[in-house]
Amino acid sequence: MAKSKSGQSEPPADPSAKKVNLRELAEYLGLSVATVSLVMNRSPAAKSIPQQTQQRVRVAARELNYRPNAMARMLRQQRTFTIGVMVPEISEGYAALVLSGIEDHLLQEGYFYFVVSHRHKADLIEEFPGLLQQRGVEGLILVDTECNAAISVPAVAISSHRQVEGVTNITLNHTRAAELALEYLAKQGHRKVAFIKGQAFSSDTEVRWKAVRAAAQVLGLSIEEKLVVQLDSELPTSQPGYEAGRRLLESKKPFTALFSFNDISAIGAIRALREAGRSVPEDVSVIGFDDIQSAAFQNPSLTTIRQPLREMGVSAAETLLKRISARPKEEYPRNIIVEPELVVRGSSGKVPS
Amino acid sequence: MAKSKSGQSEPPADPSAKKVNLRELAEYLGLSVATVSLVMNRSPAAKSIPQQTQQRVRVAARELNYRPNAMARMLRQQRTFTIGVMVPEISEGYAALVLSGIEDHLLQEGYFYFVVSHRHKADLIEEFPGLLQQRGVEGLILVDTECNAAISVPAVAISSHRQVEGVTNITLNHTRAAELALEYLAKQGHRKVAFIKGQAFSSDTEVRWKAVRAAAQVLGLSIEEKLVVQLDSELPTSQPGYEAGRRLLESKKPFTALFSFNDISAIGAIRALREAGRSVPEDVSVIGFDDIQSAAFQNPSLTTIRQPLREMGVSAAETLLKRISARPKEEYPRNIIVEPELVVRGSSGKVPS
DNA sequence: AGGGTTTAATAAAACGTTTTATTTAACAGA
DNA sequence: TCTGTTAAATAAAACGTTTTATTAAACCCT
Repeated sequence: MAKSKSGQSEPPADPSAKKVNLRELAEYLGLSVATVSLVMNRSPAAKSIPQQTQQRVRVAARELNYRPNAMARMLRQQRTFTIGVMVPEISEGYAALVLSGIEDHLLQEGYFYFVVSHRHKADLIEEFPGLLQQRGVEGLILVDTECNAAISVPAVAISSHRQVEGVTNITLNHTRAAELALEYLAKQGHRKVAFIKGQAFSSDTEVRWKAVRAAAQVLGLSIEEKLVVQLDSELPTSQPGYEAGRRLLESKKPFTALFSFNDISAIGAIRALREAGRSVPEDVSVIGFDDIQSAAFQNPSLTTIRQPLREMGVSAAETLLKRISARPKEEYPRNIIVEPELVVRGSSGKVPS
Repeated sequence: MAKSKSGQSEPPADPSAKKVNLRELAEYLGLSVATVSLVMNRSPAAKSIPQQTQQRVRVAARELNYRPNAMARMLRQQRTFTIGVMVPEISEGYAALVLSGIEDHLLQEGYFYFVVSHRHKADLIEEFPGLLQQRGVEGLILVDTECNAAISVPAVAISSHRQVEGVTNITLNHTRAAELALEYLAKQGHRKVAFIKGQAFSSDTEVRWKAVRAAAQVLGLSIEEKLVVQLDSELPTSQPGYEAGRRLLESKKPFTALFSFNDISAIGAIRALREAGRSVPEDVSVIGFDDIQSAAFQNPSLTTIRQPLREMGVSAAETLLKRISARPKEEYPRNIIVEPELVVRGSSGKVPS
């Protein structure tokens, strides 16, 4: 009923129209399915088919609104142009940024992707790779997820630190990240620095912490046992950071700076500090990690170690697609290291005198 | 080489093992593929097959690590158990919460989903539904996305306000939302209220604004032309809100409260206010909208009108799956309305005297 | 006129399932 | 002994493509 507004290129695309398949299209044209298929795919084998016939085929295809059946062609070609992405949680600054990078590149290259979020449940982490592979994914991207399941397709892991045959690791230079943070704090005169470590399940936690200790040692900064707490709840909000901040304060040990595992927990910790009457950055300087989108808009805006999360996502997708279309035994990169960046904002400053 | 640690249930799942198909499994068993298929699917037609044979089949399947080919069975059954989800942007509080609700329900029911984000590009918005349908999705969920493309599968739209044949709308009760916000502000004594309207592309913008005007009228609150600005950039951050806040201040018109289109812009606006020396909530009360995860952890924590975003996602998925497995011409809900909730936090209070 | 190449198109196999209709043998009832 | 039923399994079609090998005609060259 409704008249097409554009009126030119678009066929009506009547949703009630019965789906037409290759056989019907071929019958309509008085040609064989083979011929029509060759033309539609612009196959090199179609070079002997005269332009006139090719036109005729394409016109008819448009006319009948022919859409090739994806399942049939996937089955035949043994290609799905689909990849699987595992993340701990979608509703979170970190994964969202990585995902947006992944998506950008994949869609551009004609791939679609399934996302699954496991919320740190061990059974899901082990089960998802199998389910995804059964669904025919041609590759897997694991975001902040250590997993032991058997993987028989190319895989790329973001922020994983185990060397696993068949998976490319994309990791941050944590040594540099720790140096950036601690050198900055030291330069501002801070000597009593508190730390919030990541949750045990987060794959960056241990590596990052080692790097921090090493950097502290180089700078002659001693790390007080009592000034180190660890995130423990798995809520994807600032709540765990808030709780960690409270625990830090309970120790009564004085500190003038806090380096937190990620931005989201830093934000929670700042709230705890404020509630205890310490202002940021006047009494305590706070540094987060990641540089999620909201970091710049916190009050005070958050000083942080930036991970190039979007770029890591893009790089993961690129590497994966390259591996998928490589020859079976071809070499592939085992490790890709990206560099952090210190972003100084309002939550940090000179040590109070 | 590596010995299996668990050593009991898990088969080795050797990734180098050649994939075995139904024919090979059947050959190995000395049975026909038909029999094996019936057993594997626990088809009712298998009731005449003796338990002993069934056991034999299942044991062999495990032994050879048989995994049915998803494409083949999708092709044969004409079912993909896949749905498509369109969002404006993944890296944003709003969509992330909705997605997590959608995912929860879909995975639970054995469906996977493709996500695509269109970033408000008109061509992508019109093109994606076709691409997704070509990929065989059995249904579509549109999140905050108005789209005219032809859709021939069941669809559910979240926060869309056009009545389109074939799509179920899940919308917030905006009338109630506006009342909640304005009644609260009025009760706190605010008479000079500023507003930040949503971007033109956001499907809630107009409906919400109408509701606000109606509520204001009922309360005898006049809306000053100069105290209404509109978000205009499409950045998925607080930047547009910040800019809107600045424009509001440029007008020099005094106001004691600000009702912003969403939390993310409210956060930006608060920054603009603070930069101009107005403190929140002492000088200006600010109310956001949505109640994204970070709202509670802002400084000050954000008073807001809560949309049950996760629940809306779950409801969308539920409704969609129900429609997918309904009989072709069966009735389906045209509209599902959800209720907002006022969440009072630190960014609002009594009018300054 | 006969042999080779090019052009235009097709037949048929293959991808890996599910499912309907059919076969074969065993068995019960008269 | 014959008929009809049940049990156990299978053959074969179907899903909708892609692709290889083949055919048939037309053309060119000597």
